[in-house]
Amino acid sequence: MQIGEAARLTGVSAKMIRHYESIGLIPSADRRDSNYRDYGHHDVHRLGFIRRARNLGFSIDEIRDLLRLWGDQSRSSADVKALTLGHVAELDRKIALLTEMRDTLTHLANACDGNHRPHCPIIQSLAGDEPHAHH
Amino acid sequence: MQIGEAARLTGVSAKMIRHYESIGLIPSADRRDSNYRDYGHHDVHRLGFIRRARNLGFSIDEIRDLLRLWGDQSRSSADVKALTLGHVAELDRKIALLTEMRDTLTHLANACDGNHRPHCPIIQSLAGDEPHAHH
DNA sequence: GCTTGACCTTACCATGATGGGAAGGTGCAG
DNA sequence: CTGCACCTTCCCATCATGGTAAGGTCAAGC
Repeated sequence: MQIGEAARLTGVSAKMIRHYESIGLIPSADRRDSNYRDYGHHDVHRLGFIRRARNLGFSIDEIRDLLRLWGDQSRSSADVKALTLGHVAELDRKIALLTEMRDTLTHLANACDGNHRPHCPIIQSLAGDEPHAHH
Repeated sequence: MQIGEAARLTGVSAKMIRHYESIGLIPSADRRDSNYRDYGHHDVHRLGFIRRARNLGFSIDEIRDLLRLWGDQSRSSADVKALTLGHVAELDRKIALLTEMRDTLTHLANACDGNHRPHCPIIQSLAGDEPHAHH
């Protein structure tokens, strides 16, 4: 099948399929006489694997490792699990960062009247006008 | 003061200060005879504002708006609050996405033995081998 | 056979925010 | 005068993805 159909079947854009080939994530596709790339069942399977891994937030380099492990009959599930848990830790780090931002902003927004007047604790905080401790 | 000291005082790298100038986020700095950029109290204050906004995850375009509101004596705090709540909504969206990834991966990792054998539900799931409903 | 339209090809540019490095100018202290 | 720390501009890289342009291929319809 042509690249467009492979894209449709896997949810990976034709653009990205070519890109993955160019960076060596997938092997170079067979070519027809027309020079069109030709994909088979196996390629579609691999692209589906990649799309699912991307949807779970794995980086291209991590997917490279996952593909290698997928094809390695003598792999240890421990290796897959370790890679996965490393990624989970990274996700947790990002979630914590974003959550802290959100909580700070929510707190500031709650303290903001949101009316027609200019006074605003959000702007004050950004400006570095930290509220002074009373004394 | 020179750009390096402004960078040290604000936590914004000299590289980024020049970049912010080039994209018009901050006005062009004054130059000394040496062609070195020259910064004052006001510039440092503005860069601190930008850094704090960046630390809260605001995009450059949002910071552009925040700086405008900061300098606008006739602003409504409602405008600042609306911009902030829009950003909070975006943070919530990202947090939800990452959390869903993490939960899925944690679930799969819990089901993975993590031993020397190849069998692995993580790989199986990526490969599209959905567990069949029993019948 | 010729046209049309859908598909494919490569190549280049853009995103957003940041860092790295090269090649060269400035200025001060020894 | 030399060395060093600082500055300047310019170009390139990241990461994953999309857009566009210029052109080749192929099947269907006339």
